[in-house]
Amino acid sequence: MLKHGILGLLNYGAMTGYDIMLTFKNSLRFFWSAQTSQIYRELQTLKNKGWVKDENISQNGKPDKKLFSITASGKEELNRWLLEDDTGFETKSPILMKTFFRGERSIEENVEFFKRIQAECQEFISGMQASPPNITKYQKMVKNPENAIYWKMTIEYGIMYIKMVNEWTNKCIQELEDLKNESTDD
Amino acid sequence: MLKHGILGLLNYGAMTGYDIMLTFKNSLRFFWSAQTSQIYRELQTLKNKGWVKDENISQNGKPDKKLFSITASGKEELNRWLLEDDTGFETKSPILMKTFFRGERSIEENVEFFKRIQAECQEFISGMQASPPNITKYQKMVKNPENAIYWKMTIEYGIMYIKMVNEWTNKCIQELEDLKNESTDD
DNA sequence: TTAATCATGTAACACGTTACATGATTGC
DNA sequence: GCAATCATGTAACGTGTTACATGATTAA
Repeated sequence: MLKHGILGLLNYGAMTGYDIMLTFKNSLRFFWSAQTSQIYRELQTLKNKGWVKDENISQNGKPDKKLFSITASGKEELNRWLLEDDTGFETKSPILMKTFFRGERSIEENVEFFKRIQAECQEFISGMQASPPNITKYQKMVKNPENAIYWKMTIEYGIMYIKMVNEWTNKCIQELEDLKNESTDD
Repeated sequence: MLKHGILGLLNYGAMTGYDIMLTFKNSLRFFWSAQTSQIYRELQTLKNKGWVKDENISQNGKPDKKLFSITASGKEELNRWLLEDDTGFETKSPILMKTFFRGERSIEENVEFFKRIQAECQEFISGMQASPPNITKYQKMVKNPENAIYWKMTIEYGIMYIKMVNEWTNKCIQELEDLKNESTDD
């Protein structure tokens, strides 16, 4: 997936590894993360496959930078990926792994667990309001302004997802509190 | 995460690698997947760490099997993991990666993309109805029947998540169709 | 002068996937 | 006789994380 994420970004315009890292950090952060170590490695792999090419740019005083751009065969690969059957629906959910085995801990501790998730939902929303993925900035950068509709869709998903998780944790906490009351009633 | 998933299962009772694979396939499938190759490797790692031990069981005629069980230090590790701050909230979403870059393809193709996701939502629901994660079976196996409440929570999450994704794809398709109508109006 | 930002990476390890390999028993 | 299930793995590769390493410029 990261390979195609990088191809997709380079398809908007040439970038350095550092630019790519910043884009992941600023705009894709809520659905994908990537360290520079991985990005630089993948850029080498993409170059070996002939999907991207690089150009050394010397800067006054500053060290050189490498500008990467997508090639014709890179565009082909990007489109192959977009057209393949796999929608990417199956995901792994660490949050559910941790929930599944909570029978080992006390009800009180588990209420705390769900409250911590709620706090993270809140953080996510605050982070989104403080620096929303900067769509208008990208819109200017890219020739085709229709791209923005798909960017907005990912944000809409993010919001709906957070609301859902928040609602789910409320239910979970309610169930645990009902259970606690039942046992004290005996 | 897989390490702790395996520890969590062995905490319910001794199992072979094959049993663990079946449990992932039958009951944890909608939030985690694991191949036998990975399971057998992790079991060796867990054994080297002293978190599990194994016992060879000879069977009449059949080849031996290895029964794995959790050790005292394995239980400690399981509890350390359950109590650590990380809730596992951050996930990677391949579905959003594929959505983000769809500006490269036509509106018609992208409507198809979202309809394929809806079909997968439907498959998920059918699969859930055909063979729901068998809670009552586990409940008998385990001493503490309170575990079931957490298993049910993961299923509840699964259902809420699918509903959300389905709703989201409806919105996406609606937006794309509005866009199509606007452009034909010109 | 100190922290942040720009800019590029290597090394080692951890985790996940795909393909291959073997062989017995059980049910149709 | 054939497919499914039980049962165990290896090898190679792909992807992701953590820690380390370097060094210039810019703003407080």
